[in-house]
Amino acid sequence: MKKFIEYILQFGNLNQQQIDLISKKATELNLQKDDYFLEAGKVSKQFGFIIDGITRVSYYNNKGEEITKYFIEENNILVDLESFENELPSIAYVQAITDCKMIVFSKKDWQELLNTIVGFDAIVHKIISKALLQKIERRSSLVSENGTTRYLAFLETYPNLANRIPLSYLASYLGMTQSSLSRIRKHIR
Amino acid sequence: MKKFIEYILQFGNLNQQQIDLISKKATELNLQKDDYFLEAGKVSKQFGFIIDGITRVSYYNNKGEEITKYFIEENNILVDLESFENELPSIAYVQAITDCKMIVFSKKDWQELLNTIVGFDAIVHKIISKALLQKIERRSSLVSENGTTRYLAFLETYPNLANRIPLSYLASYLGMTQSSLSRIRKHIR
DNA sequence: ATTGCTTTTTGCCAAATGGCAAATGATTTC
DNA sequence: GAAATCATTTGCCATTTGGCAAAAAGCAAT
Repeated sequence: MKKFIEYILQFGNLNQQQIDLISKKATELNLQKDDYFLEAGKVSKQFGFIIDGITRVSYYNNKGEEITKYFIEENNILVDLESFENELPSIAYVQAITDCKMIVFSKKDWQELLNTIVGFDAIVHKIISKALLQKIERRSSLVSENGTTRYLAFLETYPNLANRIPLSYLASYLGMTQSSLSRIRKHIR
Repeated sequence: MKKFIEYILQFGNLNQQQIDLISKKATELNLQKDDYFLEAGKVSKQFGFIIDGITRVSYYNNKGEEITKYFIEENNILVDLESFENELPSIAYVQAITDCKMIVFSKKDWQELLNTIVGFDAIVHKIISKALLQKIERRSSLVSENGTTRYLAFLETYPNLANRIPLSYLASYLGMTQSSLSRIRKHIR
């Protein structure tokens, strides 16, 4: 829990009473490897924060291939905004790719915190903006480069992930086949 | 101006007095083709909305190539969030690629509106989230496909842009060379 | 250790894309 | 309208990547 509070406090100040209030609403959630946090078609009911572990967000393209859209690792929020805020069915899967320890808030509790704590909405706005901007950056850097460059960029963005995630997920994230990624890896070392 | 008010009202309700307040703070800005709305290194001072025209956001990659990161067309907000909110120098260029008619707000006026109009922050939050999510989607669809598919996806996303923007911008946006794009176009029709 | 299962690597060849330069086409300027 | 400038297309060839299938490696259960 401390980790989450620390994370929040980067974006604005809260007094002890407010922190306690947030803590009281938080629930710990443990996911095992391969468990789903959210499945396409369902409405996202929880605002999450990853204490420990890695998840991935994926969808199926029109050829039926499963594409990993991004990886979200510890110390990041995990929420399908579109679905959570507007109560729409999600179009993505969110899956743990290692065992994960998380903190989650129900929509009701989250709303209550937003209504109760003065300035919390501003903090949340900053958190969300930053998370979204980060996604754009990470995703963007994958477009205009060849496979090798994309893989190297991945290594920089996620320095300690390369060996913790299966090749197939990584390949689809980088927009190439498993074989290509395997060859690129071989060539690099 | 009406266009902008209509746009805002999609995201929440405002009374006439509030609308007038917003209108009063708005300034019209006209950019000519190739003018810059924002340049890398400078701090974004304006929150903008495009009434008419197309802009592009670009940056230089580590090979010195200019990459178009996205196109932003009429009926969309135009702001470098990172720079505008935190008063940091921008890392991107924002350039008109056709003549543009815009509405802009100074940071000071925008802040004032946020502080004065109850619920405006919630509306702005929605507007920004939606814009960022849209960017992610558009950018994402460019990663995991071959050139032809990416170009076709572009045509769907921006149905009336293909003939209004130079090949070079589009090619860098799609992550391919001009020659490749030219060949793909030829092959499609 | 053996078996069965999954993941990763490799080989082979075809298709797509990049790099470069020349040719063509379009637009502007005088 | 001729010249100059810029944008787009094309040709040629090298490189990268994809598709497919087999081999190898890793892992878990017995």
